[in-house]
Amino acid sequence: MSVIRKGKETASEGKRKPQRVPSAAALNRRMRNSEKKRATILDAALSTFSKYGLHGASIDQIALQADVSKTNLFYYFSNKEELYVSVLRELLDLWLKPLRAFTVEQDPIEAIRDYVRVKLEFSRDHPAESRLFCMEVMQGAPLMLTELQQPLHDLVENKIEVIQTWIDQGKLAPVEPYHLVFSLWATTQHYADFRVQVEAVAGKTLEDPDFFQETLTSLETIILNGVRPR
Amino acid sequence: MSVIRKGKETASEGKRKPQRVPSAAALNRRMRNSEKKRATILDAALSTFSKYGLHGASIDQIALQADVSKTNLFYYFSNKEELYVSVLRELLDLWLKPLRAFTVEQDPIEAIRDYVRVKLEFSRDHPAESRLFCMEVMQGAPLMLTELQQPLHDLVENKIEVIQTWIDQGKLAPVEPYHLVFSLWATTQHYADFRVQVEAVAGKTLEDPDFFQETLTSLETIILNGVRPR
DNA sequence: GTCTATATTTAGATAGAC
DNA sequence: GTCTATCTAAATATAGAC
Repeated sequence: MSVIRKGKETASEGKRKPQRVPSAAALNRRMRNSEKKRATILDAALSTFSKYGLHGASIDQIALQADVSKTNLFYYFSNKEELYVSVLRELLDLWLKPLRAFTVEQDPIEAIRDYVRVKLEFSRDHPAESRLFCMEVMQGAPLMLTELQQPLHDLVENKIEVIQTWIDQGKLAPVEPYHLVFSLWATTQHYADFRVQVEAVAGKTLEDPDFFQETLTSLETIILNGVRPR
Repeated sequence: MSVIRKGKETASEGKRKPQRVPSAAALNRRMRNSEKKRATILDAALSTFSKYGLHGASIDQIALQADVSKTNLFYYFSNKEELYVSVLRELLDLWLKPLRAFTVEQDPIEAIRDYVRVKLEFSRDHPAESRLFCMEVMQGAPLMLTELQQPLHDLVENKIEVIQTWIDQGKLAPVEPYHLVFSLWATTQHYADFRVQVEAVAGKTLEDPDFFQETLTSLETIILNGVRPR
């Protein structure tokens, strides 16, 4: 493990031994440029990996899209897998963020409303992230499992308690909290992950503001009220 | 297009010119053996593609798992893509089947209950199919779009009408039918496609009968009644 | 239908100059 | 940090004997 982690930061560590001492400003500038390039590559990688998968995407493609040479790309990321894992790592934080918002103090109905909206916005604004995450998890998360399992489990454990408290307080109907969380994840991600299917069936995507609103309202209705007539 | 389709059946067509006329029984036997082998290969392909994706899976792996030589595999399927598409084609039918059951005559509450159960059973019994389907759709269904779009659109169009009729009859709360269909798909598939995540969070999978029942009950509750307390 | 041997292509990765 | 040239391995696919 330490070997892998060592390799991962080689590029940035290489900058620590300049032949002569540059000004702080120059260092910052260089840093900024370097970071910018890394970010550009990561961006291209995300987009390409999400379209073709880890094996379907080639370094050539990614380098082309990031407008760097393949050799240059390997200067920043020492191999394909490191690049891929770097992309995933950034993803995980972003993906988990909305769930962190759940706290006992909130009104559960409002909390769920907010969550659905934020997740739908994520599906609309970050479809590549959503799909890559889905692909990785679906294949057993071989390169993310260790990083996924612990934080995910802890976070969800905590939110499950929050939901259970709401139920005990009579503010939410009695359902197994796990499955509420799964349903929220599943329904909101569906519009990003199955975008082509949604488009084939409904003829619209979340980028259409009317469709976005309609989706939001529908999901709220289904999850909060159900489809059984009252 | 015709070129592609022509190539696709080359293998089976090759069997039509035996040097001397064999008995009908012998033909049947040969057919059965041949079909059996095809099926074995398709099975191995499904399992491998669903784990590693189209590009991540190698013909070597598939041949090994099907217990045939690589060259022999190419006798039955002229190239990798043909094999992949053959797997997908079988999938699509299976995947769409449960939705066909929806008819106006049914009680909608029962119809939805049945659908959720059948789809959950599918997620439990055919996780590889579920995941491969998901992967293909997620990547834009490049090799299935033409075959997917039309039948899917037609089928859903029809079922949307059924749902709308139920709503008009007051048997179902007013929701946009599309989104009900999407929610049913999303929630039930989630347990197959995100199996590792479900396991990381809940510590169980659908193979556990208690968990299966709990999932079924929870999804029914959420979709039929919602989580807002009454 | 099945096998051995091999051709071909692609893509990940490195060496070494600048 | 970036480039040109090159190495290497893997994987798809085919030729041709049996």
